[in-house]
Amino acid sequence: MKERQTKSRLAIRELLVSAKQPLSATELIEALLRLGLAVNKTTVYRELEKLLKKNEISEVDFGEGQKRYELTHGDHHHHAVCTECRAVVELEIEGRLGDILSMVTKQSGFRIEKHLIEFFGVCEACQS
Amino acid sequence: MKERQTKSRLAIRELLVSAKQPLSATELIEALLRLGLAVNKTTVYRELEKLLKKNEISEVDFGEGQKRYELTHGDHHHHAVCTECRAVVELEIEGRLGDILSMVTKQSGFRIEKHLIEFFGVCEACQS
DNA sequence: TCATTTAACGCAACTTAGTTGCATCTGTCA
DNA sequence: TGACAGATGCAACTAAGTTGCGTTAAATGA
Repeated sequence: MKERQTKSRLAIRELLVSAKQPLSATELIEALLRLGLAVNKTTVYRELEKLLKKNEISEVDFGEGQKRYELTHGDHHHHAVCTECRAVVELEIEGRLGDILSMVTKQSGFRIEKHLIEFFGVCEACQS
Repeated sequence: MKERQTKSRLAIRELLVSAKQPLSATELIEALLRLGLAVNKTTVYRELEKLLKKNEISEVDFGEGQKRYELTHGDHHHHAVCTECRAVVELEIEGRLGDILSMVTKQSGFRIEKHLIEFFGVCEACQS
Protein backbone atom coordinates (compact mmCIF):
# COMPACT_ATOMS: atom_id res chain seq x y z
CA MET A 1 0.00 0.00 0.00
CA LYS A 2 1.07 3.58 -0.57
CA GLU A 3 2.28 5.89 2.14
CA ARG A 4 -0.67 7.34 4.01
CA GLN A 5 -1.27 11.03 4.45
CA THR A 6 -1.67 11.28 8.17
CA LYS A 7 -1.85 14.44 10.23
CA SER A 8 1.41 13.74 12.00
CA ARG A 9 3.25 12.97 8.80
CA LEU A 10 2.05 16.10 7.05
CA ALA A 11 2.84 18.27 10.05
CA ILE A 12 6.33 16.82 10.52
CA ARG A 13 7.09 17.41 6.87
CA GLU A 14 5.70 20.93 7.00
CA LEU A 15 7.81 21.75 10.03
CA LEU A 16 10.95 20.48 8.35
CA VAL A 17 10.14 22.40 5.18
CA SER A 18 9.65 25.69 6.97
CA ALA A 19 12.46 25.25 9.49
CA LYS A 20 15.22 27.83 9.30
CA GLN A 21 17.66 25.42 10.90
CA PRO A 22 18.15 21.71 11.37
CA LEU A 23 15.67 20.41 13.97
CA SER A 24 16.18 17.75 16.60
CA ALA A 25 13.57 15.07 17.27
CA THR A 26 12.79 16.74 20.60
CA GLU A 27 12.31 20.12 18.95
CA LEU A 28 9.99 18.52 16.43
CA ILE A 29 7.92 16.93 19.18
CA GLU A 30 7.66 20.28 20.98
CA ALA A 31 6.72 22.11 17.79
CA LEU A 32 4.05 19.52 17.04
CA LEU A 33 2.67 19.95 20.55
CA ARG A 34 2.47 23.70 19.97
CA LEU A 35 0.40 22.91 16.87
CA GLY A 36 -1.95 20.92 19.06
CA LEU A 37 -0.58 17.60 17.86
CA ALA A 38 0.53 15.38 20.72
CA VAL A 39 2.60 13.06 18.56
CA ASN A 40 4.42 10.26 20.31
CA LYS A 41 8.20 10.29 20.05
CA THR A 42 8.19 6.80 18.56
CA THR A 43 6.13 8.12 15.69
CA VAL A 44 8.48 11.04 15.18
CA TYR A 45 11.58 8.85 15.17
CA ARG A 46 9.96 6.40 12.78
CA GLU A 47 8.91 9.16 10.41
CA LEU A 48 12.41 10.65 10.47
CA GLU A 49 13.78 7.22 9.66
CA LYS A 50 11.55 6.98 6.62
CA LEU A 51 12.37 10.46 5.41
CA LEU A 52 16.05 9.64 5.77
CA LYS A 53 15.65 6.43 3.81
CA LYS A 54 13.93 8.34 1.02
CA ASN A 55 16.70 10.93 1.20
CA GLU A 56 14.17 13.69 1.76
CA ILE A 57 16.03 14.79 4.87
CA SER A 58 19.65 14.62 5.97
CA GLU A 59 21.19 14.06 9.36
CA VAL A 60 23.23 16.87 10.82
CA ASP A 61 25.55 16.48 13.79
CA PHE A 62 26.65 19.46 15.83
CA GLY A 63 28.26 17.28 18.48
CA GLU A 64 25.47 17.92 20.96
CA GLY A 65 24.75 14.28 21.65
CA GLN A 66 21.62 14.44 19.56
CA LYS A 67 20.91 14.32 15.86
CA ARG A 68 19.35 17.11 13.85
CA TYR A 69 17.50 16.89 10.57
CA GLU A 70 17.13 19.23 7.65
CA LEU A 71 15.55 18.99 4.24
CA THR A 72 17.95 17.55 1.70
CA HIS A 73 18.70 20.38 -0.69
CA GLY A 74 21.59 20.60 -3.07
CA ASP A 75 24.88 18.96 -2.23
CA HIS A 76 26.14 17.98 1.17
CA HIS A 77 27.00 21.22 2.90
CA HIS A 78 28.26 22.58 6.18
CA HIS A 79 27.06 25.04 8.79
CA ALA A 80 28.18 27.80 11.09
CA VAL A 81 26.33 27.58 14.39
CA CYS A 82 26.01 30.49 16.81
CA THR A 83 26.80 29.24 20.29
CA GLU A 84 24.78 32.10 21.79
CA CYS A 85 21.47 32.16 19.94
CA ARG A 86 21.80 28.86 18.09
CA ALA A 87 21.35 30.56 14.71
CA VAL A 88 22.60 28.43 11.84
CA VAL A 89 24.09 29.67 8.57
CA GLU A 90 24.74 27.40 5.61
CA LEU A 91 28.19 27.56 4.13
CA GLU A 92 29.59 27.03 0.68
CA ILE A 93 33.10 25.75 1.09
CA GLU A 94 32.99 22.88 -1.37
CA GLY A 95 35.57 24.69 -3.51
CA ARG A 96 38.20 24.42 -0.81
CA LEU A 97 37.26 20.93 0.22
CA GLY A 98 38.86 19.20 -2.75
CA ASP A 99 42.46 19.80 -1.82
CA ILE A 100 41.81 19.11 1.86
CA LEU A 101 40.28 15.80 0.89
CA SER A 102 43.22 14.83 -1.30
CA MET A 103 45.55 15.91 1.50
CA VAL A 104 43.67 13.67 3.92
CA THR A 105 43.72 10.78 1.47
CA LYS A 106 47.45 11.13 0.91
CA GLN A 107 48.22 11.39 4.62
CA SER A 108 46.02 8.54 5.77
CA GLY A 109 45.88 6.17 2.83
CA PHE A 110 42.18 5.85 3.59
CA ARG A 111 39.47 5.78 0.96
CA ILE A 112 37.57 8.70 2.46
CA GLU A 113 33.82 8.27 2.17
CA LYS A 114 32.37 10.98 4.32
CA HIS A 115 33.30 13.77 6.68
CA LEU A 116 31.99 15.81 9.52
CA ILE A 117 32.69 19.53 9.15
CA GLU A 118 30.86 22.18 11.17
CA PHE A 119 31.86 25.55 12.59
CA PHE A 120 30.87 27.20 15.86
CA GLY A 121 31.14 30.77 17.00
CA VAL A 122 29.22 33.94 17.67
CA CYS A 123 26.97 35.43 15.01
CA GLU A 124 26.98 39.11 14.08
CA ALA A 125 23.85 39.90 16.08
CA CYS A 126 25.22 38.26 19.22
CA GLN A 127 28.60 39.98 18.92
CA SER A 128 27.17 43.40 19.67
CA MET B 1 44.52 19.18 49.59
CA LYS B 2 46.42 17.86 46.62
CA GLU B 3 45.13 15.39 44.13
CA ARG B 4 45.43 11.87 45.47
CA GLN B 5 47.21 9.09 43.67
CA THR B 6 44.58 6.40 43.63
CA LYS B 7 44.65 3.14 41.75
CA SER B 8 41.78 4.13 39.47
CA ARG B 9 43.28 7.48 38.67
CA LEU B 10 46.66 6.07 37.81
CA ALA B 11 45.15 3.31 35.69
CA ILE B 12 42.86 5.66 33.78
CA ARG B 13 45.78 7.94 33.02
CA GLU B 14 47.96 5.04 31.98
CA LEU B 15 45.26 3.75 29.63
CA LEU B 16 44.86 7.14 28.02
CA VAL B 17 48.62 7.53 27.66
CA SER B 18 49.08 4.20 25.94
CA ALA B 19 45.90 4.34 23.85
CA LYS B 20 46.45 4.32 20.10
CA GLN B 21 43.12 6.04 19.56
CA PRO B 22 40.67 8.21 21.41
CA LEU B 23 38.81 6.13 24.02
CA SER B 24 35.20 6.38 25.10
CA ALA B 25 34.19 6.24 28.75
CA THR B 26 32.69 2.80 28.15
CA GLU B 27 35.89 1.54 26.56
CA LEU B 28 37.84 2.86 29.54
CA ILE B 29 35.56 1.06 31.97
CA GLU B 30 35.95 -2.18 30.03
CA ALA B 31 39.73 -1.79 29.84
CA LEU B 32 39.89 -1.13 33.59
CA LEU B 33 37.84 -4.24 34.21
CA ARG B 34 40.30 -6.24 32.11
CA LEU B 35 43.03 -4.93 34.42
CA GLY B 36 41.07 -6.27 37.35
CA LEU B 37 39.86 -2.82 38.38
CA ALA B 38 36.08 -2.67 38.67
CA VAL B 39 35.87 1.10 38.59
CA ASN B 40 32.42 2.63 38.76
CA LYS B 41 31.35 4.67 35.77
CA THR B 42 30.72 7.70 37.98
CA THR B 43 34.37 7.63 38.97
CA VAL B 44 35.48 7.37 35.37
CA TYR B 45 33.30 10.27 34.24
CA ARG B 46 34.46 12.40 37.15
CA GLU B 47 38.10 11.65 36.44
CA LEU B 48 37.64 12.49 32.76
CA GLU B 49 36.04 15.76 33.80
CA LYS B 50 39.06 16.64 35.91
CA LEU B 51 41.52 15.72 33.20
CA LEU B 52 39.56 17.84 30.77
CA LYS B 53 39.58 20.78 33.15
CA LYS B 54 43.34 20.50 33.50
CA ASN B 55 43.60 20.22 29.73
CA GLU B 56 45.45 16.92 30.02
CA ILE B 57 42.95 15.29 27.70
CA SER B 58 40.77 16.55 24.86
CA GLU B 59 37.30 15.59 23.80
CA VAL B 60 36.89 14.05 20.39
CA ASP B 61 33.56 13.66 18.65
CA PHE B 62 33.10 11.18 15.83
CA GLY B 63 29.35 11.69 15.76
CA GLU B 64 28.68 8.35 17.41
CA GLY B 65 26.49 9.71 20.16
CA GLN B 66 29.29 9.31 22.65
CA LYS B 67 32.40 11.30 23.49
CA ARG B 68 35.94 10.06 23.13
CA TYR B 69 39.03 11.27 24.91
CA GLU B 70 42.69 11.46 23.95
CA LEU B 71 45.78 12.90 25.54
CA THR B 72 46.20 16.55 24.68
CA HIS B 73 49.27 16.70 22.49
CA GLY B 74 50.28 19.51 20.20
CA ASP B 75 47.67 21.65 18.56
CA HIS B 76 44.06 20.79 17.98
CA HIS B 77 44.07 18.23 15.21
CA HIS B 78 41.77 16.04 13.20
CA HIS B 79 41.37 12.36 12.49
CA ALA B 80 40.59 9.86 9.79
CA VAL B 81 38.51 7.02 11.18
CA CYS B 82 38.21 3.61 9.51
CA THR B 83 34.57 2.64 9.44
CA GLU B 84 35.55 -1.03 9.19
CA CYS B 85 38.18 -1.63 11.86
CA ARG B 86 37.83 1.66 13.75
CA ALA B 87 41.51 2.48 13.26
CA VAL B 88 42.24 6.17 13.73
CA VAL B 89 44.93 8.21 12.02
CA GLU B 90 45.88 11.72 13.07
CA LEU B 91 45.95 14.30 10.32
CA GLU B 92 47.91 17.45 9.74
CA ILE B 93 45.73 19.76 7.74
CA GLU B 94 46.24 22.94 9.72
CA GLY B 95 47.95 24.49 6.74
CA ARG B 96 44.80 24.33 4.66
CA LEU B 97 42.51 25.32 7.48
CA GLY B 98 43.42 28.99 7.46
CA ASP B 99 41.78 29.91 4.19
CA ILE B 100 38.75 27.74 4.93
CA LEU B 101 38.32 29.54 8.23
CA SER B 102 38.55 32.98 6.64
CA MET B 103 36.10 31.81 3.97
CA VAL B 104 33.68 30.70 6.68
CA THR B 105 34.11 33.96 8.56
CA LYS B 106 33.45 35.99 5.44
CA GLN B 107 30.41 33.97 4.48
CA SER B 108 28.79 33.84 7.89
CA GLY B 109 29.94 37.01 9.61
CA PHE B 110 30.47 34.83 12.68
CA ARG B 111 33.42 35.07 15.00
CA ILE B 112 34.39 31.42 14.62
CA GLU B 113 35.66 29.93 17.85
CA LYS B 114 35.85 26.25 17.19
CA HIS B 115 35.13 23.61 14.62
CA LEU B 116 34.37 19.98 14.24
CA ILE B 117 36.33 18.33 11.41
CA GLU B 118 36.73 14.57 11.10
CA PHE B 119 37.00 12.18 8.18
CA PHE B 120 35.61 8.69 7.76
CA GLY B 121 36.44 5.97 5.28
CA VAL B 122 38.23 2.68 4.81
CA CYS B 123 41.87 2.28 5.82
CA GLU B 124 44.47 0.63 3.59
CA ALA B 125 44.38 -2.67 5.45
CA CYS B 126 40.60 -2.91 5.20
CA GLN B 127 40.57 -2.01 1.50
CA SER B 128 42.22 -5.27 0.48
C1' DT C 1 -21.38 4.31 2.06
C1' DC C 2 -19.31 0.60 4.25
C1' DA C 3 -16.06 -3.34 5.04
C1' DT C 4 -11.53 -4.74 4.74
C1' DT C 5 -6.73 -4.33 4.90
C1' DT C 6 -2.54 -2.96 6.64
C1' DA C 7 0.25 1.17 7.38
C1' DA C 8 0.64 4.13 11.10
C1' DC C 9 0.25 4.99 15.83
C1' DG C 10 0.66 4.95 20.94
C1' DC C 11 2.14 2.93 24.95
C1' DA C 12 5.21 0.83 27.92
C1' DA C 13 9.34 -0.99 28.63
C1' DC C 14 14.05 -0.96 27.44
C1' DT C 15 18.94 0.65 26.13
C1' DT C 16 22.89 3.61 26.31
C1' DA C 17 25.46 7.68 27.69
C1' DG C 18 25.96 10.55 31.10
C1' DT C 19 24.70 13.05 35.74
C1' DT C 20 23.63 13.84 40.70
C1' DG C 21 23.12 13.32 45.79
C1' DC C 22 24.73 11.22 49.51
C1' DA C 23 26.97 8.10 52.53
C1' DT C 24 31.31 5.74 52.96
C1' DC C 25 36.10 5.04 52.27
C1' DT C 26 40.93 6.15 52.07
C1' DG C 27 45.18 8.92 50.72
C1' DT C 28 47.80 12.33 52.79
C1' DC C 29 49.83 15.14 56.05
C1' DA C 30 50.60 16.84 60.65
C1' DT D 1 48.23 7.37 64.08
C1' DG D 2 44.30 10.35 63.72
C1' DA D 3 41.67 13.60 61.25
C1' DC D 4 40.39 16.00 57.16
C1' DA D 5 38.91 16.31 52.63
C1' DG D 6 39.25 14.30 48.30
C1' DA D 7 37.84 10.03 45.97
C1' DT D 8 34.66 6.35 45.39
C1' DG D 9 30.42 3.58 44.94
C1' DC D 10 25.72 3.09 44.83
C1' DA D 11 21.26 4.06 43.49
C1' DA D 12 18.38 6.79 41.27
C1' DC D 13 17.73 9.86 37.60
C1' DT D 14 17.79 12.28 32.83
C1' DA D 15 17.78 12.46 27.82
C1' DA D 16 18.01 10.43 23.35
C1' DG D 17 16.69 6.84 20.95
C1' DT D 18 14.74 1.86 20.12
C1' DT D 19 11.59 -2.21 20.19
C1' DG D 20 7.48 -5.16 20.62
C1' DC D 21 2.88 -5.37 20.48
C1' DG D 22 -1.83 -4.32 20.50
C1' DT D 23 -4.97 -0.68 18.62
C1' DT D 24 -6.44 2.88 15.36
C1' DA D 25 -7.50 4.75 11.15
C1' DA D 26 -6.26 5.99 6.09
C1' DA D 27 -7.02 4.09 1.64
C1' DT D 28 -9.18 1.08 -1.50
C1' DG D 29 -12.75 -1.61 -3.66
C1' DA D 30 -17.44 -3.30 -3.65
